Amino acid sequence: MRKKVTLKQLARELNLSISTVSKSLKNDPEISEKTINRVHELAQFYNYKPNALAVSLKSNRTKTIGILLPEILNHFFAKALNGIEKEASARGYKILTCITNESYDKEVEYMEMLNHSSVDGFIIALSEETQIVNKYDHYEALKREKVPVVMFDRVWDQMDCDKVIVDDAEASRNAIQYLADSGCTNIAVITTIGDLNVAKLRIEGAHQSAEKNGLLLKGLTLKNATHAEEEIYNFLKNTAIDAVLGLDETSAAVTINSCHRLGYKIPEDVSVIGFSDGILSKYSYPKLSSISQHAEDLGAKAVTMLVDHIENTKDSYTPRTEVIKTSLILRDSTN
Amino acid sequence: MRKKVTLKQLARELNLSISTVSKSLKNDPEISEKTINRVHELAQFYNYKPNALAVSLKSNRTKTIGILLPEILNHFFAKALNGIEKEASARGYKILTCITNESYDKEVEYMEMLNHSSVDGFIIALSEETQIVNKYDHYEALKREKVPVVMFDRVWDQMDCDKVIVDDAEASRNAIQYLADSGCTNIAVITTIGDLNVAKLRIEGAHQSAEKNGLLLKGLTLKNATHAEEEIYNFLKNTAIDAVLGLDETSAAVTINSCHRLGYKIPEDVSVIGFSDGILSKYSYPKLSSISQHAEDLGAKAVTMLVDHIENTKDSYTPRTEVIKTSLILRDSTN
DNA sequence: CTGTTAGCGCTTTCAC
DNA sequence: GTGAAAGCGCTAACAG
Repeated sequence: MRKKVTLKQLARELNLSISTVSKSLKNDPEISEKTINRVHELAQFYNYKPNALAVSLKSNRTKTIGILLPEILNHFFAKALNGIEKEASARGYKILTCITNESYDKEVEYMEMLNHSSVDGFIIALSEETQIVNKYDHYEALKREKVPVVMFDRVWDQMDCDKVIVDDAEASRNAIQYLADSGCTNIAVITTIGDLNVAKLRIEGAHQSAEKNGLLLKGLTLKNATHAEEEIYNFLKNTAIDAVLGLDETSAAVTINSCHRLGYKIPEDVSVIGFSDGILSKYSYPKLSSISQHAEDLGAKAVTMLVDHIENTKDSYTPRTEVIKTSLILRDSTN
Repeated sequence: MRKKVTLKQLARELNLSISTVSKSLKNDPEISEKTINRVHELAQFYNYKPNALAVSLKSNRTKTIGILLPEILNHFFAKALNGIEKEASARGYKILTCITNESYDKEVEYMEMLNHSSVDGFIIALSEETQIVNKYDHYEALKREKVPVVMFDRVWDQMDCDKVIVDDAEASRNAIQYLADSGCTNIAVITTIGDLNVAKLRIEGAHQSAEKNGLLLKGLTLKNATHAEEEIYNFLKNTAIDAVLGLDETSAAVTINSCHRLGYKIPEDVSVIGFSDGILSKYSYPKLSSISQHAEDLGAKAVTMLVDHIENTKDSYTPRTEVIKTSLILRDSTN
């Protein structure tokens, strides 16, 4: 089927031993220059490439990292993946990507599969279900095996590993502060991801900031995005508000559309800010002010930390947590 | 670092030979039931899993497929990837994903890398640049090595491999026909992806249908999405039209927003249909009528074909082309 | 029934 | 300078 040149074949053709060929290809000073040249020449001719499998088996390194994502249709994770892929390939690593679909079982299954496929390390964002059932044995197992892990965005606080997170509470505080400064007094917080820790942090931050400004927040928490359209529409219709902070992009996008349907003008009647500067905020009308989580940087950072860990020879490694600063992107509603 | 149980260790502990242990784990009838049980027990105890690398080296199969995508932030490809991942994992395959970022060089580089990493096959959508420079040597190389390949959506017609495509021309014909039937007479076709073959097919279909209805299409082709906002705005402002077919989601989304800015009502003043039923059409206001390419099915289908090919023992294999039928999704602009 | 042997492709130590 | 040999973890043909 697939014929690939091996050291053996080169050796035979050159009347050399396998080991000499191997060394020549690495320009080992032990070998005479003449031989080295002969070997390189033939190798080039046959476009010889060492068999990655064999090298990995020997070296116990695969130059592959396992990625566990809860979702990929979510723009935030797509961007993160983009950042991960770019940085990984720049560092000479391949990525094995698995999507847990927010399922705990899938997360466990994929983790084991990738682990037995000998990835050099993991980059993981927790599935929603894992955060709900609160079971983390599979992570303890990884820890025991000393497999390098970087968790990002949706992390398990008690896990003793590198982490890259976003300053969710701070981002919320800033957003509410901005709304308050603009004169809004009836601010609502809407979310479809209430079960996630990040949402809890965002809510916390929002409340802190509201309190500081003497405001009381309204809130709408949807179990999921399924009936977001009608629920948000009704909420907006029946609640006096002049601003909305959407804790996820769907909430914010649906809020904008509901405002249209209700004839509320944005931002004159209602100001809207949404978490995550995804594609929806870019192409909504009017454009959505949003909180950028710099997902691509976040993904790239995760790779950097992981590769540093993997390639760090000392076996003592102190876990670090990197916080990515969000930024509030205000968009002129007229363009 | 990472300690994993091997056959050797099990063998030693059980006072058996490595091969007996190996056979026992496969329930080889040659081995006595008693031994089989002993082996299984200890294996379970140590949670033994065969080293995938070693198995692959021996079998020349990695149960891994290489995915080459032009982009991942594009919702269509994200959906396709989702479908690919789901089906692959159901079939027991892992995926190595690389993003070419529409670059020819990256495409070549990644393909070589994945090929030397011994993927069992490839699923590929061509990068834009590859279609422009029109160089396909790297595919001929794959063909020569008899590596199974499935191309999807953006395919190279002359490649002798399985393909999964969308009936782009037909989809366009239907869309234009629908607009004509609704009484539109000044239809414009807008695109930011004119260099892609799929766009050419879509344009062709649109013209066919227009001609049939005695209509003359207007057209706006943007080199890229960078200045889409202003270019589309100006086009709509200066051209008398009552309908737009967007050949990509960005065109359609920006068209909708521009209509808002110009005070054109949708669909009363202007009807808009966009290719690809992505997240933008779902959350635009009013919701965008769109042409669904069933990206997830498409991805899943690609995996099915590839795995069938990989696991098909006969070495004669006749390439097939699967056409995914699009559907026109009409969305009520009032909900 | 169980074990020995060879080999997948490569690296690395140790002889010559 | 070059080569023989062992071993990474596994499978499979062949002996006993």
